[in-house]
Amino acid sequence: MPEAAGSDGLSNEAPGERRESRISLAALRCFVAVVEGGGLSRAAENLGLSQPTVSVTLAGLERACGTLLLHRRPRLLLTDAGRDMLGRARLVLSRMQELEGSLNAFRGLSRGSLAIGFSTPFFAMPMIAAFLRDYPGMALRTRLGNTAGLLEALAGCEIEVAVMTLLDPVEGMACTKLADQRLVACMPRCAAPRSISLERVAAGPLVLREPGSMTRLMLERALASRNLVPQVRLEVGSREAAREAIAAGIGIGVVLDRELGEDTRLTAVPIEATDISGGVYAVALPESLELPAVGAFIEAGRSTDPGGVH
Amino acid sequence: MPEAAGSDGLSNEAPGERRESRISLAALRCFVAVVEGGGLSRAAENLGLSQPTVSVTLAGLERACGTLLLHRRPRLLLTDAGRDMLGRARLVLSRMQELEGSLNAFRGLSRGSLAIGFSTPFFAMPMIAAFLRDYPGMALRTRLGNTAGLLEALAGCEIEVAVMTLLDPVEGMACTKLADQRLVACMPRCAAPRSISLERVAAGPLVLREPGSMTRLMLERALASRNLVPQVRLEVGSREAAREAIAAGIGIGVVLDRELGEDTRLTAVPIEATDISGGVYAVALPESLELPAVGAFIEAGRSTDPGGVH
DNA sequence: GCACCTCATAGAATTTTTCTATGGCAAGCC
DNA sequence: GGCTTGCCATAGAAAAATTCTATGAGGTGC
Repeated sequence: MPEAAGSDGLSNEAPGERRESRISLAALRCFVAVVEGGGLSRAAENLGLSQPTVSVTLAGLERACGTLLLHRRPRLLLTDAGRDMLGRARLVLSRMQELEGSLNAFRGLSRGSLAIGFSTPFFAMPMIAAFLRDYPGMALRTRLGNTAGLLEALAGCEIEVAVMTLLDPVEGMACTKLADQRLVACMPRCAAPRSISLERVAAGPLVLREPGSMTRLMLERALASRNLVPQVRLEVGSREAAREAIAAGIGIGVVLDRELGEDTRLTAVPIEATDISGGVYAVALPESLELPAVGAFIEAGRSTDPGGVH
Repeated sequence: MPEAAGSDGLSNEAPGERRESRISLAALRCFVAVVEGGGLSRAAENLGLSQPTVSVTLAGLERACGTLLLHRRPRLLLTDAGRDMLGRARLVLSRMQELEGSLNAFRGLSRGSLAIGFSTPFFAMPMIAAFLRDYPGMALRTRLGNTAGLLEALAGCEIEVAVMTLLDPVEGMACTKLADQRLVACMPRCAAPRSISLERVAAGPLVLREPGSMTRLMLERALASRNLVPQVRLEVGSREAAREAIAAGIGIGVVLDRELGEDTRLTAVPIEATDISGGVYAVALPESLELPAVGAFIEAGRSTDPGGVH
């Protein structure tokens, strides 16, 4: 509101005292430059400023300090307070420089750490390798989990970015699609056809992951859109168990490509005429994209596609 | 994002790169306050600012840093860079606080030093004593000299303030009159009348200081205005020599009151009908008045009048 | 005396800071 | 469930600071 005429009775400003004005870093830089340059004009040139700017800034500093800092008269000459100030100003500025240097290290990813989660080790690991190769100074912490767990960890800032399979981008999260990912049947190599129909897959017998998994969710959606009911023979709790079950001939597996890994006993069989596909996404809180490490990691994923179906 | 197709080829700014903006102390204070207060609103209150100000300042800091510093989402949570930043920001601010503290010490005259010159020890010494009593933390350097030498020392910043006799304020110097000062005759106490005419003084025989002294200058002016010629018997080079000569009965001395000192053998005799008088002045470079110590010293002189004619 | 160098001042344009008012979002409470 | 409450972000405007160019003042050196 505009200044009222009367004093409010609360302000405790002494009339003779100037309004306290804070000392700025620019003023300190100015002061040091003047002393080191041996003149205001010299300092202005070194600072990339005009001479009047230096003059005004220095005058403001002396006003803020409440004392003269250097005599201009015969030669530039530090006052008592100015001499003390010079050392202290240099200390402040050097600390500031350290701060900015450290910041540049973070920005340039020559230091720092990053907490990553993933549900897709076969996709995430080459990404991590590429990132670590490019930024040897970074320390990574990783965490394996399913989609729901990773999203929760992201929301709680336990991890800063996650690589996971999604059908669609998640509302409220920054999702960067790194690769397409489709459902494929997984069968023993010896008994694998070149392709397989969705009906045949549904007929099973199927070896499937637990109901919460993204893979199973995708399969169920695909089957439901054609009113098919999956014939599940074995439900397993991990990728490894599923792999062994399929290799043992217990049934047909349904996995996302890029999740299969390298197993000489198994092969991926495309499922005919299915458009149910998701993607591998890098997911992060939108604000976390401002973290250079997160941006760099996602970029590493975009340029490190480990390939599609084997 | 609306990816522009063409780049203009002239601007050398990378599109993703923001304009570099310097980190301000206010932003650091803001950041630290937010972390310590555990929230932006709390920090705003502690800093005496509005909450949006803190929000904007913090956002600006993160922009300048090129990285997120703290997550707001579930709870306030420092990022990696933020944690590093916090420590360094505290270092900068603590150095800054030391600087301001030292400055306050100078301003409050609890430390510092002052170089003083004087030509009038009998006036200056009580002043110095009063100043040192009021400000025990100050270190003084003193220097005795005549008016011309002191003015030169002032111009060369060898001393910051001088106490001297002047007929009139000196052009280009800040002159504060501390006391009036008149010419008096100085005679042996036993032979002293209550007053003496200027003609009688001129008739001498006189014991005078060297031609360069302010005392002699004043006397010569006073005599010249009445076409009198001084009868000089003895010319001496110091106050002490003059005093002894007068006490020995060699002649009449002419001194400025307040320069006589305490000498039981001598007494000051007012000269009738002379208006030639000068003053004891505190003299300093105008800019030096900005030095708190100089101001305080002059103030000490204004309130420490050691008294007039004995 | 006269050019020259250095610093100070003035006025204007730009940028920064800071405010009030308001919206969005999540948590806690009938 | 709907409600209030607390916390942070955004918008627009006002105030302050920064910085510039142009110019003046005060010395120094030839």
